[in-house]
Amino acid sequence: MPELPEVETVRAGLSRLVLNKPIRKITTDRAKSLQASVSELEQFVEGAEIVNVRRRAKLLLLELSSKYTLMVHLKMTGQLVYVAPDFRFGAGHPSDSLRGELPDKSTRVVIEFTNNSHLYFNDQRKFGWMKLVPTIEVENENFMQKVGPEPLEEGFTPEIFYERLQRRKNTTIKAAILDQTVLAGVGNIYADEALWGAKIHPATRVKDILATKIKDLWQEIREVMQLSIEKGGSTNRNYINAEGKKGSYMDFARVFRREGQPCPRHPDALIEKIRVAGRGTHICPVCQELAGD
DNA sequence: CACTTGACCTGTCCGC
DNA sequence: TGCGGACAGGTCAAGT
Repeated sequence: MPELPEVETVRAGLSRLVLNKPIRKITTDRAKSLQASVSELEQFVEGAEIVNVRRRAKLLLLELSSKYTLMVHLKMTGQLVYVAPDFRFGAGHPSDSLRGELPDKSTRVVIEFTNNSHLYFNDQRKFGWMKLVPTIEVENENFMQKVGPEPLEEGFTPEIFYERLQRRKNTTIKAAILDQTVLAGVGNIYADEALWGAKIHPATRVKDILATKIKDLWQEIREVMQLSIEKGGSTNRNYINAEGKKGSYMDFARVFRREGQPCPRHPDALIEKIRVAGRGTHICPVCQELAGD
């Protein structure tokens, strides 16, 4: 599911729902989905409480009172859903909520709290993972060492963006902004949305883009991320937040999954779907002409 | 080092 | 209705 706005929405939800609740039990049926030994789980998770929920890039960090942290990566189809003790599945079948009962066949990890509520880690494709790390070691993790700046943070200037892009100057701009070591949190949806906003063809080589256009892209990435957070993220297929609810950014998307529909800028032009950086890519062929073509 | 491709998985959709 | 193939929000480890 998750790009920065979706992970941020889950983080905000969990911060309201799971803090300071003693954990009775954590279970999994799949070692890859929960990377920790049974004795570590018994010692450092069971009996502890989640005291803080952080996000870095697309990673969630559940900080425990035991000074350990559960790191969570949702990858493509991961979900973290909290279910209160008195929750009635299917009541009213609201269209913005999860339909199925939990746990279900894609449940990988269950955290049970002493008040009989549960946090479910569901992941259809099994790419996602949770792992237990001493909180003091979190910053030493390989990913944390390599990941680039947060796009919505104060210090992330157009100059820093330009400079970090130089490490990928011979590849396409889409591949470059998907690279988490360049900047954190951009995935396939917001890459396409921001490149359309900045009127840059996704297959343009980084070295062929003027600094003024890079600044436009910097601005678009920030705006599209901010808007999506306000809309609770994008539910393209599976994404739901910590309460089991969908996000509505897809209602505001300009190009993503809109192939065949008119470009919002040029109603005569139709959005096309092409392949760039090995990913399905959506463009307006009129406002995103390939430079030097 | 930088770049590209395949692998990790399950489910769905589309064409024959 | 069934079957094969392509594709899906993301990273990694390999290959060149």
